[in-house]
Parts: sequence; C-alpha cells; structure tokens
Amino acid sequence: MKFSTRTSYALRALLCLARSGGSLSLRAIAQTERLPLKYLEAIFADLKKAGVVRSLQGSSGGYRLTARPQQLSVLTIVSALENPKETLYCLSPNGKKYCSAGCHCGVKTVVNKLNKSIAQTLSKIKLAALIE
Amino acid sequence: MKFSTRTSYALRALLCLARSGGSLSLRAIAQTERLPLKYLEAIFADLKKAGVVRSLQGSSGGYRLTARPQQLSVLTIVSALENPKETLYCLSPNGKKYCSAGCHCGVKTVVNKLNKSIAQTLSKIKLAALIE
DNA sequence: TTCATATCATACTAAATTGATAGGAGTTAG
DNA sequence: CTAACTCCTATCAATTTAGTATGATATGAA
Repeated sequence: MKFSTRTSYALRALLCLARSGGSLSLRAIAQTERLPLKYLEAIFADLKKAGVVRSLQGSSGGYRLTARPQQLSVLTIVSALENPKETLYCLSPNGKKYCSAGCHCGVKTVVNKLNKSIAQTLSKIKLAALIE
Repeated sequence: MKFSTRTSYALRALLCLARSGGSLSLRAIAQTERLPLKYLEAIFADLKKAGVVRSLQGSSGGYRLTARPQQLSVLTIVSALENPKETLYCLSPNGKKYCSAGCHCGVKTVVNKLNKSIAQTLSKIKLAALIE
C-alpha cells in the first residue's frame, strides 16, 4: 500500500492548518511545507468539494477546517483525494470484461475484505492524533 | 485501495491452479481465464521468484503450487507482485525530500498503521477460502 | 532424433495515471 | 485601486502499468 503524493501533501497541509488553529492561505502553507502552490490549489479544491475545508476568498482570505481535528478522520481525507476507481478484471467464466455486481469470484472477495479493513483502520485515526 | 491488474490476474490464475489440484501449463490457464499468455508468463516469473509456485520445463511441463491452498495466504501472493516502493514526500521541516528513518511526521504514522493493518488482514485470507 | 510444447529472458510499445506548471478570471480587505 | 487571495481550465512531463514481439532453452513423446 502506498499513498499518492497528493494524499501525502494533503495530510501535511491539513496538519499545518490544524496546528495553526485558525485559517491559513495556501501561499503560507506552501511556504512552510515547501510544496508547489499551484498543486496545493488543486488538492484543496478536492478537499473543499469533500467538505473537509471551507474557503474565504479575497485578500487575507484562506482555508480553515470545517471540523475539529479531534473529529476529522484520516479516512475522510484520503477518500477525498484517492482515485476510487476499482479496476477488477474478471473475464471468467462469462467472458465479460468487468466483475458484475452478481459475480462472486475470489478476487472480489479479497478486495471487499481489504477495503473494509482499511476503512476501519483509517476512520479510527483522527487528525489530532497526528500532531506531535 | 485497488489491486493492479497484475495482482488480480495472479490471484485468478492461482485459484485456477488450486482448483486443478496438480500442475497446469500457462497456456491452459490463459485459455480458461482468458488472460494474455505472455503477460501471464511475466507474472509467474514473479511468483516463482517469491517461491509461490514451482515450474517444470519442457513438453507437458507447467506450474504447480509449492504449498497447499490452506496454507498459502493472499499476503504472500500480493507481496510477490505489488510494487513495494513507498513514496513518502516529506520536505518539512528539514527540507529533505524523503522521510528519513528518524522522522516521525504524521504522514508516516498513518502509513505505518495502515500497512500493519493491511498485512494482518491479507495474511488471514488463505487461497483455499476463495474457492467456492 | 525430431518435433511439438513448455518455460525463460529481454526488449520494446502503448495506455493510463499522477505530479506539476501556466495563465488568467473573479473576490475582497485595506 | 490594488495587492493578495481563491478559483477555473488547459496543458505538459514523469512515472507506472498493461500488453506485445521475438526468440532462446528445456524436455517429454512419437
């Protein structure tokens, strides 16, 4: 398992935000975390869409968390960023290219169990727990 | 989380092998599972290197499992195929590009916990459990 | 011994995903 | 008005992954 750089950046930026207590501009975050500003913008677009952060436009604007770090789980953050596409080829035995809902091939069983386990683990880790 | 096509193919091929009880040629597996033969060869090279299968060359040769399906865990299979590279950018606070062993940033904490959880889950699922 | 059928090795190509950049339009406090 | 923001869209580059091509080597069987 590995996280995409995208998710890794997001976690660090949100930790930064959580530590600050209030709101920060992306420029400020990019500077302290040494991340590319324009890339951060794209990431925060996703985070906003997922409801993890709220934005304030205009001069002296920025982003703030919508929930307290004690409430915000890593699962929520990861889900906002990671590409959810599940490519599960399953040509057998019916010759169709993708698993259908009714298909109970072994591969799908593994993926389902794993997904459940991952979600459970990540939902237990709150952002607050990651601040030293 | 998603599996690569590579891992998905491997699981299906090994299930095929497990069901047969003995040894099968890749051609036979490719045919029943409708997988590209040459791609299967590459996959089985990895599986062999990891000690999951044994090969028998020549005419009427093929592959067989080295362990019984009751013993073989999905973790072993996945580990043989998935790219283990962990890219964990961590420019802050010291400006280095990658997390060092001593770094305890929040991102790393998450990854470590998750890796442990995944390994635990996958090691409990044996190949035999996936055969209907 | 010859031949068909295997594994094995290497190189290459194509497609998809991901990381990152560019330029500018709309907002808003000072 | 302007500086400092968010926001929007398009594009490019790097990396990873999927799949193909070609052929060498091994071996059981006719």
